Amino acid sequence: MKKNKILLAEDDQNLGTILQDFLEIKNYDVTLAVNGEKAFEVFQTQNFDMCVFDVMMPKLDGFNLTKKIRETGNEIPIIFLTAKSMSQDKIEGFKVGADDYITKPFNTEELLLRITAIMRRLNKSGETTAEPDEFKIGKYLFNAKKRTLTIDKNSQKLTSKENSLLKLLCLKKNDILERSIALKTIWKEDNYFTSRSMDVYIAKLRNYLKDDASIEIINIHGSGFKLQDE
Amino acid sequence: MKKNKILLAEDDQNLGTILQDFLEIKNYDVTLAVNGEKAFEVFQTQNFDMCVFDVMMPKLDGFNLTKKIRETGNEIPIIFLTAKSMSQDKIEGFKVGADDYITKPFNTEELLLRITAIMRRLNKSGETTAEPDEFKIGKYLFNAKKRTLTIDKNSQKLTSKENSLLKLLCLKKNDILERSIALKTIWKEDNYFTSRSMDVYIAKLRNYLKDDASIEIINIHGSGFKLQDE
DNA sequence: AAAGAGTGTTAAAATTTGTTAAAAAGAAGA
DNA sequence: TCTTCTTTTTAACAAATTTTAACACTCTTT
Repeated sequence: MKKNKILLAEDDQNLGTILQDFLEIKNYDVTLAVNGEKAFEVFQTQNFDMCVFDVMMPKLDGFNLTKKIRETGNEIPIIFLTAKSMSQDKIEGFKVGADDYITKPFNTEELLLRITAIMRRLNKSGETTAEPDEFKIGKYLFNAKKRTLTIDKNSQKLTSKENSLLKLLCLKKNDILERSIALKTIWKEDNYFTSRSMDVYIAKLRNYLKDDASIEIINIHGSGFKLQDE
Repeated sequence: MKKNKILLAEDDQNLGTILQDFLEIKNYDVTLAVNGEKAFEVFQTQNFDMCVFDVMMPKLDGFNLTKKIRETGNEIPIIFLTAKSMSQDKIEGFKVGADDYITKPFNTEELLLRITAIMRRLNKSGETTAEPDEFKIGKYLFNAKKRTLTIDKNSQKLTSKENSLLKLLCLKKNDILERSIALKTIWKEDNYFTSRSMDVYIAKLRNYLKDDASIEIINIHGSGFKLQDE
């Protein structure tokens, strides 16, 4: 597992190195810059996963540093370190370009919490609606990400439509998957032909799943299908 | 123990992910949607235990999102996140469709308290919502989940309408099942044609159940039917 | 007892689904 | 570009499910 890279901009040397040490112990790869200008230079020459910027810095403050970065079209997550004395509306302004901010003095666990939250979000490949992608269906194991359906030692590759449909059925396991919803979700259109196409895929899936008699895709006439597994 | 699933709709990414993380730490399975429309899409394709909706959102606000969900007949518990500036009568309006609401800025423990309250209620009355799906009818065994009706060694597969109707009769065994209730539950509409269709299904069920003379579906003229088994 | 509404029953009609195969569309290489 | 392979759609027919129609019967009310 590759370490996640953080760019830390902090002019206070003491605080800066303490933070760097702490985050490195927590298994991040941290680059420390002593002011905004240096930070921007480093930023341009390396790829970081996220940034932590002190707002108050000589030469180039965190706000304007962020502005420069955003002007390049970069959407990298940024956390600000703000002073407690700072007025609320100024903080509001910062929030526009930043993903989060934290008020000094803060405790390191608090900062770590925010960082891990962002990192987790990043590693979810940017999806906001994180759906599960591994399902147990009777004796089968269905991995919607890898698009594989496995029973015992036999692994079957699924096509994308097969995969999408089975995934929806799994998300609604033991409950009805409305035909119209499946069509609108997968085929983007609900008409006679997409409907018949879906029936063809239901047949395919039933065929794939026939080796475990305890599970079944049953039809609810006029409504949709239900993946039954009990 | 399976995690309870929460659908969280919040357009403010910062607040959204922090809430998500917080609730996940508290052992909930949280799906975050960044606006009302996305939330509705996700809602249709998965089963959630409850929802937390921000009232103010682009595309589809929490109020109209709730309206859409309620229109599908779904009674899922919903908590609103409202802004403090909101007028009291507007909040009153929201309360109609929602189970609870909480005013920003709120502290996370407060939200958690409301969520656990609802979850506790759900898991208690879970016995109410979790309907039995196996019934003894005289010498018959009826499995509403598998849609089978068995006597001795003979197993009969039921269609979805036959199954639904027999299940309702069983839930009301020895008591009257109102015609209008059955129609609204199964056919979603109470009119002359659905009513006659129901009579046809009553005839089918009587035919299926004829091998045990001790049980009977009797008609209560003008009211409905009763599955008698004594 | 007569009339009207409600129900019992059967069968035909209409709709929906199951299944297989061929056609069309897309993707990957040569 | 042409060929080959995979995926998806369309077609065709079979089967299952549900609705509608038709007619007989029952219950309630007058």
